[in-house]
Amino acid sequence: MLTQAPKGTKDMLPSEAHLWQKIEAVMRRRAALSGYREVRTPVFEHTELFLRGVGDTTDIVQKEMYTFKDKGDRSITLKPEGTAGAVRAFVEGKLFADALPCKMYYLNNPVFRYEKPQSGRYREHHQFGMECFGGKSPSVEAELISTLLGILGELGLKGLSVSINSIGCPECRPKYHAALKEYLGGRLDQLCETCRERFDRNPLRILDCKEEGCKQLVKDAPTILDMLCDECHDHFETLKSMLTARGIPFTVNPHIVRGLDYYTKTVFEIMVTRGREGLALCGGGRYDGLVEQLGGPATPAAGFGIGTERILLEMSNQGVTMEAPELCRVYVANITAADNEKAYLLCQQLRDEGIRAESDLCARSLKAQFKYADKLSAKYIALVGGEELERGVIKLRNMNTREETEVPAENAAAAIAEIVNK
RNA sequence: GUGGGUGUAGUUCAGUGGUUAGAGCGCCAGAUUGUGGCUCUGGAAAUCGUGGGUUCGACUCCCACCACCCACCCCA
Repeated sequence: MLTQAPKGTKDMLPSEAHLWQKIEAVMRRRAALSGYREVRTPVFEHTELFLRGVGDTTDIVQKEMYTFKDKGDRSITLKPEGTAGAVRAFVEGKLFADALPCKMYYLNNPVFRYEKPQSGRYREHHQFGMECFGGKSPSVEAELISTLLGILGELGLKGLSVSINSIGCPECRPKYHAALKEYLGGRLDQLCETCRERFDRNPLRILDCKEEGCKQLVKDAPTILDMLCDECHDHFETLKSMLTARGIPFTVNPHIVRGLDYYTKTVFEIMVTRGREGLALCGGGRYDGLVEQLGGPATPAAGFGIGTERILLEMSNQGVTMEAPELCRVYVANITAADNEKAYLLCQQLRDEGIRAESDLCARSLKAQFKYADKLSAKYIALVGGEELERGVIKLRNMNTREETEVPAENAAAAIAEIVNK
């Protein structure tokens, strides 16, 4: 118990730190190149934010949130997604009063959902996301998608597919709801149990159902793309031609609806081929009503979230490898135990020269120090002590070539630095 | 939430109703006196997931719980 991380959580151990750091570096760089700046919001928010933002008919809100009362009797929820917090910060920080659009990204924010864990699914996972406030043109979505593809491409991922859809706006969606319900209304008995519940609360989600019967039924259902209002229709058409113009292949999938209620117009997913359904790496879309709904001025906006664990999983599945950084350039060995402190001093001087250096912390024999240095893949060993030190020199051994040279003990760090930095 | 699989040293896995539970890899230490990667030798390390039960006896059979993995659901 004590030595076990809670169900659905995972440690990032030092051996994999460089993978996360690399991914983060790429995300940071490409987001910055696209004009996005970082935002950090709290790990928890008032529960109300998600009830109103994410939507109280969604699975996330209904059964997956980590909600608790704090000592002041406030209802608090660990954030189950990234957008609501970013919107809240946008409104609270009155960023709408500055020049728009306002572009921000969040980097590996932990998000929490109480789900049964499995491959690529955790109770705590980390998301990178980008949010753009104040841009109403579909060029916002196009920019988000192309930036994201740039990141994933730079990380070496292949075989990604972009699916897009439009789910309309408060103008046209109710009409579609009505049409869909009319179509399904006579065939309720052919729907699965969950979909019969969805029929009243959130009929759009029936489109997304994986049950064979529902899939069959939905195949011939009216599609929202045929019923979009002029504005939504134009928006979607423009987005498609923008993506095409930018050389981004995509498929239109009228069945993607997303599990969050705040989306309007564009929704999109980036999938990776996995099994028969594929695995969603990323989900996003436009949410023109959310800022206002959360107490800000009416502000068009769009964004996405992508799970870092899934990126890592997919990188591993695709055999993308990343070189681990050097652990130790120079191991400073002490010849006898009495030389240990001198070895440490040289080690510290090398570190001050910007060289990754280690010295013995385990009171090991010289031979054991060599073995350990070998395990660290140290490029060089500097030998401190013995007759060399009496002669005023320090021996430096190249671990690959086995060549040994000597440098004066005086200012040894600088001399060694010169050699090992070549 | 539903269904399936698995749970033995750090790790990958053997084992089987019967006395002191094994191996490979890893780790530590030696192989003549200050030098690594190969080899050899030795060593440390397992309440056999936890708790019950059946039995003269259980790691081995039964039950429950827990955890991990997988599928569904949902999603990142």
